[in-house]
Amino acid sequence: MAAPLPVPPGGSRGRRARRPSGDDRERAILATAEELLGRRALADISVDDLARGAGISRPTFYFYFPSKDAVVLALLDRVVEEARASRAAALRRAGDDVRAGWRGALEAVRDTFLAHRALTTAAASLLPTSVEVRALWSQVMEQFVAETAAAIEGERARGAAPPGPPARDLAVALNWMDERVIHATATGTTPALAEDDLLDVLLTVWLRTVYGGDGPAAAPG
Amino acid sequence: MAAPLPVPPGGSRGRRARRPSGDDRERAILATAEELLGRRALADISVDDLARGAGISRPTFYFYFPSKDAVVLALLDRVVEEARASRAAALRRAGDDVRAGWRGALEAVRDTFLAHRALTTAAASLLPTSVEVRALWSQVMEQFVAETAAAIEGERARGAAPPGPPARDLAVALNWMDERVIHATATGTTPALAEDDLLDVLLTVWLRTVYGGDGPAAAPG
DNA sequence: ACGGTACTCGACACCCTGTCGAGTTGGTCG
DNA sequence: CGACCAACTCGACAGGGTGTCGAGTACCGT
Repeated sequence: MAAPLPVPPGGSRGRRARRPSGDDRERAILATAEELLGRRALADISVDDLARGAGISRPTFYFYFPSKDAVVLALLDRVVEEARASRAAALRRAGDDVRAGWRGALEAVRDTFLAHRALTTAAASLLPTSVEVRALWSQVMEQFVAETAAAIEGERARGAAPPGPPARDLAVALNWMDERVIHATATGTTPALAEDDLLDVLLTVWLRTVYGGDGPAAAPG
Repeated sequence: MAAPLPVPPGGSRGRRARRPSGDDRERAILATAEELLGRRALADISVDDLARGAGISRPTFYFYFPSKDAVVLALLDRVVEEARASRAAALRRAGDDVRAGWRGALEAVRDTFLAHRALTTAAASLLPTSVEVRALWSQVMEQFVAETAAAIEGERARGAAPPGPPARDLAVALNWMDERVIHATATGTTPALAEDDLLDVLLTVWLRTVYGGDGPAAAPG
């Protein structure tokens, strides 16, 4: 018996209980969604499409998910978890080397989201409308920001980084930059960076922001 | 069979011709949209709401705009123009002082978009679905990026800024950062910066990125 | 064999969009 | 003045999507 779902506070999204055959259906819906998202935009996919693809009727779909959005949210949950794990592994690997840690973390996140462009795009399209997606995303960004801020403070404490605006503020700016640039690149929004330049460019901004001073004063007018 | 549409390249979108009374209606629709966006999300506003608000029937609405999105696009057009103008003025005011120019430009853009939060949010919610909104936004960002890149190259040429990644790549990253952080702040998305800190923090990242070196080498691994 | 729970779906009520065609109005011209 | 035409208006319709309800069916443990 798969336990009654160890859903953390914030409540279960999805269906009520677990049953053998039902699990397959749920997976089929998820798989169909992933597959269709590879072809068209979320807005062009109806609940009926999802249901048909999973071999069930539309009303039955609602037994498994409360809405189309909930399916994307479930998918996003998985990808976010993957990103988190892969990023954490990179940080662990880098040990005390903060710069290497940032490089590895950025690489991990970039790879995860580029590998799931379709989902990334769909999730982005839900941000304006879905509180749940927004909450999940906020939570992820919040974690990244907190970790970044802590690292910056560490570098400042050991004298490696100069003082400046609150570490958290810099962390907020840098992490949103990463998010947006990766997103633009993943979806082909112009202007964007070439995929191969992402890491180098973003990392340069991070390092200069954290370690660089403000340079020489402006030239007299 | 779409009508010939005498639309000059990139020109006015909206209805076909000009007539006295019709202009009032068009304005009424725009005004209603702006007003309603102050209360609820775009997705919760129907064409009927817009029509009623403007004192016309739903079919009549379609005489003036091809869709709800087109109304937002028209509104966005105005705000973007305002941002452009105000930004250009700031740059002009700063003359040769590149740093002052960036500060003024950022301030102008920030003020414009914070002053139109509702519209900003609505436009953002259309980005995933509307090609037109995407195109308009891309065009704006492209202009900002091009100008930024040119300025960076100028600073490098006169020896004020150190070399590094292509100026354009840095410009892309920095401008998307501004966009995203301003947006997060305007919509209350967490994590975000306090409105009063926006300018200082973003400008610090810009200056350090453009003028700062990469700091001392990493601690030996 | 029986009762319950998981699951299924046809049918329905709604809401929204976009269009069509039959008007109405107001300015212009013979 | 009247007749015309373009601008404008809207009732009615068709179509497509969502979410729900209630009447089933399948399978479990007892």
